[in-house]
Amino acid sequence: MSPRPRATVALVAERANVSVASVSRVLNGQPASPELAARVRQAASELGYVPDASARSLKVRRTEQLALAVADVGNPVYVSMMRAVETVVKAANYRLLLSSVGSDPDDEVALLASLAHGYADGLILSPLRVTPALLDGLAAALVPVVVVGTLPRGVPVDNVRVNSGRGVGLVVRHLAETGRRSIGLLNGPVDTVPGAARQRGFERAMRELGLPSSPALRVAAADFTFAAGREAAGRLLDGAKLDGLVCANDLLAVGAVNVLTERGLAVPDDVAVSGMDGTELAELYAPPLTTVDLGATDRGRIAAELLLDRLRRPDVEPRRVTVAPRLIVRASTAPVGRSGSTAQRGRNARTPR
Amino acid sequence: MSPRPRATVALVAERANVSVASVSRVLNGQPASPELAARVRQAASELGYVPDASARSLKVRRTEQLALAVADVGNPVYVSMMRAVETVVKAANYRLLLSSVGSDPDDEVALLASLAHGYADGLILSPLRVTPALLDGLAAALVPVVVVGTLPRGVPVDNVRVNSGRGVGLVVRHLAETGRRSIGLLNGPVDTVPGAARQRGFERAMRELGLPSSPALRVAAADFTFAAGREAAGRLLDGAKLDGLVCANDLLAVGAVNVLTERGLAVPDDVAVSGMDGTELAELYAPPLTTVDLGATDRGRIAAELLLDRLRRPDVEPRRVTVAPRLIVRASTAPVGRSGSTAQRGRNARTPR
DNA sequence: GCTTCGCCTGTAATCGTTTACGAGAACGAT
DNA sequence: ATCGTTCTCGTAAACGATTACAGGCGAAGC
Repeated sequence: MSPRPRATVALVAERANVSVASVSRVLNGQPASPELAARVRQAASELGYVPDASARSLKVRRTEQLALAVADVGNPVYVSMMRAVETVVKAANYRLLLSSVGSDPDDEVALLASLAHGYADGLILSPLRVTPALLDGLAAALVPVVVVGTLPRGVPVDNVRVNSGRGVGLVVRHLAETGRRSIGLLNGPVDTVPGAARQRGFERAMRELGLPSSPALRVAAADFTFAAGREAAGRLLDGAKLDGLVCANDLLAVGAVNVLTERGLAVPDDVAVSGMDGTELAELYAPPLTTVDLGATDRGRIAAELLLDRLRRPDVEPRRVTVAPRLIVRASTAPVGRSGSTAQRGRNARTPR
Repeated sequence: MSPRPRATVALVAERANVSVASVSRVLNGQPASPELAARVRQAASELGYVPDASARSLKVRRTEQLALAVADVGNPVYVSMMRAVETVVKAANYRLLLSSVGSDPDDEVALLASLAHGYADGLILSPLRVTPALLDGLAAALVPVVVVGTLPRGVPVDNVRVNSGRGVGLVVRHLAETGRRSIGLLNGPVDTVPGAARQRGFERAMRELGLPSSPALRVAAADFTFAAGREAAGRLLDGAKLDGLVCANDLLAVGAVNVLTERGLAVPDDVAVSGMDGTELAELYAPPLTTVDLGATDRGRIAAELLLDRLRRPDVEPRRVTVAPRLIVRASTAPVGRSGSTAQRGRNARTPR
């Protein structure tokens, strides 16, 4: 009850009649005689001793903290990633620092530089745009960094990625196979890494399937949000007629469905719409959205594991892990004619692998 | 380019031909002669000196870190709160530690205890359940804690809350005024603070409006998630017939709409459904959901501000801030008969105040 | 019985800052 | 010229832990 002074090793040592060294050793599991160890533990618990994190960090040059920087905390796909990272990090007895960087790459560079303060032992970074400045920052970082997202080949940084272009390909093929001929792309900003990849994936798939692809069928939203999706979908529909629409993420897809409905077009009967990311939003939407699971949870988990492993073994070669995209078919792309327009059909249908 | 040793005050001091004290003073804005200050800054920037966070924390007994514990990172309402907290915290030059505690109150108690390590200067906590152990933990906490959510009166802890019972009242009244007679409640677990409050708010509103309220019209989901919402909505519909459904949060509401649609009941024509929390999900959904904005963003912001203020002025009286719930009317509760069933109606309609 | 080895344990240095204290310089007032 | 004030700056002591090093002691080996 008394507002006793915060216990320190010195106090514990005094009470247990041992040296501070012994206290530290016992509490860190170094060998000691059972009798002394017992005295130390007794004294420590009586005083409610808890080692001070700052002092410990200063001495051992390790904070037991990892930082995670995400571009948009609001996007559900980052939420999944975050949760996965948090789970792994916590299990390893590290703390997690969350830093939301804006869409400005300078934020990320600043963050990398700030790591020089030594407040974290490592960083997980998921940059939307990869600029030269960012690459410089990565090269100069004073702690290990794991990048979630695709990096240029040869950058010596641990990295976990997903081939989202291939993911787009899966969707395009699916739409073509279910009878859609005039397929559009509602992309995010094409100067982002995922935007560019999805664009390429789309064009390649259309080419391979021999489908006509005019620029009028491709539009880029200002960012990967619902509002931007609505705006861009509006533009797209003003300029083109289509029966299939591939969206670069689930939020954009929801925006598109929204606009389509407003304009009296039914999903999927008039237009099939697919999302991407495999967020819960796609699952609970009405109609449930076909999407591509890009393994956000896996990527988060793997990123955290890579980072923790690098802390243990700083000298292993940089690793690049790629997770596979997986098509999840739901009602929003049900073939015309077949009874696919009610919400409950196809809720949990998934393609193998 | 050279892997020079990490710069320290001592190195800077040496290079600038001054004492370490002067280096520290200059870099912390204490008065110094312009000439000496210039030399120090020059040397510091040449060496790329960045002060070490651990050492500084140890000395000043402050980490410039704040912790945020949320029960469910997946719930969009926590995402809004988190983002608001992050913004305020970052603006104050603090770092944010994210800790996801499970639904187990023991997790929160353990977290409170772990603060004794001194790794954070304060904590924002949003507990679902308030147990005696938690109250003890709060009382014994070694750093300031701000609780988001309602606490028993008299607990001397800064606290920001919302009267969600009143929020439920707003919805019930709205449903009654738009002609619904048989109104049900799809609640979350009633042993949680928000669950209990919403239950009371519902019963009180029904009573005041003179509406019949049978236990068959009230059901509690296992937690505040989509899946639990589906399950509980199914149970509710098996046992009762209703034309209005108040849900305790937006995820539950989405689950309910889902089940209703599966059973061939139209929203809002057969059953009006409302959510609660005012998340983006309610706005995005088809049909857009009437909901009650519980000010998650405001609560997050205010909690962070309270915490920062308490760090500056530790001795002010504990404060309790209450934010007002605000009804947001959308298509999911459009009156029968009037053309309210298409997605676009009522998208942004809001009641004043 | 004496050396040698190993085990425990304590003394003290160290991590990189901040800051109390004091010494000296500069300056104005008398 | 002397004294007191103010200002600047350096010396050294913290903060609270970990750990290199060494001392002491018992057991084992000869």
